[in-house]
Amino acid sequence: MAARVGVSPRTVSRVVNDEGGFSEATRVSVLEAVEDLGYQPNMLARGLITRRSGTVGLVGVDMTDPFFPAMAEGIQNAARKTGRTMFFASNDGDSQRQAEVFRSLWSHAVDGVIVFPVPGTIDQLAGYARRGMPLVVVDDIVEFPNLASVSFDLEDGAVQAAQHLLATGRRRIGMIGSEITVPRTRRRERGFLQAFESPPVGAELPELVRVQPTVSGGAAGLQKLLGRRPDLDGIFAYNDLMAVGAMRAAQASGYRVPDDIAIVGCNDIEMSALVNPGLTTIRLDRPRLSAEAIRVLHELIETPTSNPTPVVLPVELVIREST
Amino acid sequence: MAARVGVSPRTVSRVVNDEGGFSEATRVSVLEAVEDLGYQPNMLARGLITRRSGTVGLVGVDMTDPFFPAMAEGIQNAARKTGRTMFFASNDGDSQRQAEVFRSLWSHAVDGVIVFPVPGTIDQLAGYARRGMPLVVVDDIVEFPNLASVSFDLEDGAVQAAQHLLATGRRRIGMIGSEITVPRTRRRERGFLQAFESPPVGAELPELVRVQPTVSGGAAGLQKLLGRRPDLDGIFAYNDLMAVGAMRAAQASGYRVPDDIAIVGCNDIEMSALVNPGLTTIRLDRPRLSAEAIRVLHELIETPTSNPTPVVLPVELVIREST
DNA sequence: TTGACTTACGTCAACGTTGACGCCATCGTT
DNA sequence: AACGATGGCGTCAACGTTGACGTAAGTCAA
Repeated sequence: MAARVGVSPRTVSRVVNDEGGFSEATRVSVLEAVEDLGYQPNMLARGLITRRSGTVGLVGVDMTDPFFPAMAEGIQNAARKTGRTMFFASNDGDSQRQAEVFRSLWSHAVDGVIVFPVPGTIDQLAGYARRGMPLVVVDDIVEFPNLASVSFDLEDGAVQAAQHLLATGRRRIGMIGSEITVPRTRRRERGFLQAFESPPVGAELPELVRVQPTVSGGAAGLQKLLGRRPDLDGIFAYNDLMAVGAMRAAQASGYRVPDDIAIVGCNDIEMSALVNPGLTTIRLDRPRLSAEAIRVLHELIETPTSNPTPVVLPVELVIREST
Repeated sequence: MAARVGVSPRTVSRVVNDEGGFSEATRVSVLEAVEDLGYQPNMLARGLITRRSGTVGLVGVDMTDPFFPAMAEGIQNAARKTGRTMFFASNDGDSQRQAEVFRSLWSHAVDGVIVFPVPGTIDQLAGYARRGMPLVVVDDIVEFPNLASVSFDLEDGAVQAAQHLLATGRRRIGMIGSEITVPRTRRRERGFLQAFESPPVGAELPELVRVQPTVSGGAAGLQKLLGRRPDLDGIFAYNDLMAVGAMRAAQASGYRVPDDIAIVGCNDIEMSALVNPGLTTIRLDRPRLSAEAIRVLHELIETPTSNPTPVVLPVELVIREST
């Protein structure tokens, strides 16, 4: 490549990175050769010396949950603007898997990682942050050097959900939680219960079950709740997949939605507008989350010493036909 | 790292890669140090010399189409077994975007790429294959050196869909195709029309429209078809998102599904079992596709000169309530 | 005319790893 | 005792790029 133009590799590098220190004539002939040969700088070699590999990682829980691809799309586009490419991996809610994934990302010298952490693995993550990997933790609020956090105000979302159910006359309400959480991350449960601290007349304290955060888990959760109290008239589910599962299970048991039982989900995935009846749910502004996560990560990459304050994004209740 | 144990970097490398040529005592003390320091070999340096970066690319059309994350999951798991990490990118059906993505992947010296190509970009891809990038093209049948192809037999799937509609008494059938295709890739349309070469009594030649392959595109497609022939009694859609859109549009126009009009989709995404009524569709064995794609890619990486024969996987019609 | 400054390069080393090769000690064989 | 084979390392160079520094030619002011 350098030989072809008759200059040194150093000069090619200068032109390609537009560092200055070359004549117009050189610039033109180098860029011509770049075009001709389809030359692309080798990021491995560049990364080896600059300690910037031009990659970012996105670690979700489960790729098949529509939530993550939507984020990946946003993050990919933002990363592209800073010239980076995205590793996309899932931890399957398993700390071993997450450890494997991080070992691999570390090996590949990623410039930074956005992660939906397996509950209870903050120490594992903080270790990488301490070793110099800029890290953005989503959906959790933590404070560490070199580690930022971005999350939705789901506690408030759960309050809104509960208040909506109560305001529309529901009085015997159940919540289907996720069993893969640890106490610190149960903000949805906390907010939900908080709304019952000064309940309207006739409202009873909510029932709570915890199941797998999947469609079938949601169905199982509803069965459990109905087993305890067949006269339930409102449900708040940890996420929309579970809410849809619960809706199907309720209909299969002969309950009408929303007439007999109202259902509120969380996340507002695409499916939620398409099921019948449309699911009332808590909308998370995912493009905004992607944007914030990437923005914060980018800041962290540029100035690794800064100790950023957690970002908490507001949420909005979307009312459809299921309530 | 090497200094810490008192051996040369070369010996550390030998132990880490289990090349042999070291004593048991050395092995133990090196591995201890590896554990202590959390040492991970730098893939950038390794890749620079071995010309294997330990990465594979997956290039889908649109990450928010549930089809791709499902594939990504399978490919990630298979890649993990060969010690590789996955770049996940989308081309958004745009050849410029795809070119950008491939430049980036090439820069990062990926060991191979599995791609759902933008229609009409086979030359672009073949260029990379020729330059030494092992490539597996999904959903298209092409033959090039260093380039394998894996696809579903959607032509046969479309035949099955048409025959099913005809067998259940439908006679005035429309197809909602995708407008982002080129003639060579219109296998679904070809199969569908082929089924009408010797039609049963009373069956008419199908109507065809082409729209965006999205939910709203499907809805628009149905409106167009009904505009031409309000008495349609059967629909075959290019994919399930479009089929769901068509179903919603039909219901909104007062048609009952399946009583007035039957709908068949293609892909069997998760949503299809959850909509009401459940969508009859063509099931693609995606885990199998992932497995074949990765298997073929792996072969290609190991023996880049082989000129593989295209793999075509069978499909199956799943009958639900929409027909 | 001189010296300081600028422009446009080139040279060298280094990033962390591995391929090729070399060297020394030990061992077995003749 | 001499010799080749083997085991267990180290040494050196290279991968492609960039940081630090050097240098020759040109420019400008005193």
